[in-house]
Amino acid sequence: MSKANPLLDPVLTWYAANARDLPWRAPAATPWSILVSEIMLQQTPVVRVLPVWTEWMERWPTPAALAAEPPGEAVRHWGRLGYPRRALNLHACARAVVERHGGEVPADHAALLALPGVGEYTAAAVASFAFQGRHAVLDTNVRRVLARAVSGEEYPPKATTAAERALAASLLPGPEDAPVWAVAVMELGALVCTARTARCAECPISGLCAWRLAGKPAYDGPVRRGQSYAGTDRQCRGRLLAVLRQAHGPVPKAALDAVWDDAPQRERALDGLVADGLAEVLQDGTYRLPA
DNA sequence: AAGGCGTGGGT
DNA sequence: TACCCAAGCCT
Repeated sequence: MSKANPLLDPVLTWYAANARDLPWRAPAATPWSILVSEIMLQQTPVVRVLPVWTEWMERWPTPAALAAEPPGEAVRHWGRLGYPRRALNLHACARAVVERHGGEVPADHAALLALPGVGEYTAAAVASFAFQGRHAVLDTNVRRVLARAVSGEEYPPKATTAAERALAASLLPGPEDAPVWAVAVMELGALVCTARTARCAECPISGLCAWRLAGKPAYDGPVRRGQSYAGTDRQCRGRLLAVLRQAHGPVPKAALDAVWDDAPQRERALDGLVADGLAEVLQDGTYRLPA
């Protein structure tokens, strides 16, 4: 039997007083609305997700509603959230939920994991937040909080390790508290124990934090690679897809040529979009979002 | 298993 | 100003 988690009470108390009032945490939130929020939030800040999520929930309140649309509509209403394959994943999720689960988002972790674009984190998050399941929810916030508070390191490793999973599992409270513990640690990481400058003065567990007690030693691992963006295929893909999103109908290739000068790179990026199912070429050589 | 995949606000 | 990085996933 493992020891009780000393972080549990202070973190839950802090959360009760400081949690943000986010719509996907409201009592009216459905498993579908929570799944949509989780996919939108992958690598994307809350403030940017909020308006898009609201529009999606009005337009597609159920998986069946989205499943009835062509995938291109999901991509169009994705707007500028970034990583638009997530829109395709959500559309495929909707169709899979209709076909395999009678239109209801499954509660089972393994069934969630089998959905497109749903990985270890998202499956645990949906099982926990939508169905009150007991799962270790290891996102970037939780990993950073545990790295600091327990391991005494400023940052967690680049990729999630078995040791991190074991640590998170060992801290998991009983079924009654597991879901609120998960969301509360995440919130602490998002609002207080932030990546750049931790707000230790506001932290409910600063007195227990191994990193702070060690004098907050600077990160001493391998240099984290800054992802360059200007001039990359990613930027080019973004430009091309923006043209397709804004047009309501097929676009002549000249309109795509106009937004990126480097022709070989442009062709490569366009082929990539088509290969990924984010764009379609018609017989007359025009392009559009997938029907 | 390292790298590709968008975007924009904060510092 | 240039980074940094934000509720990851997939190959």
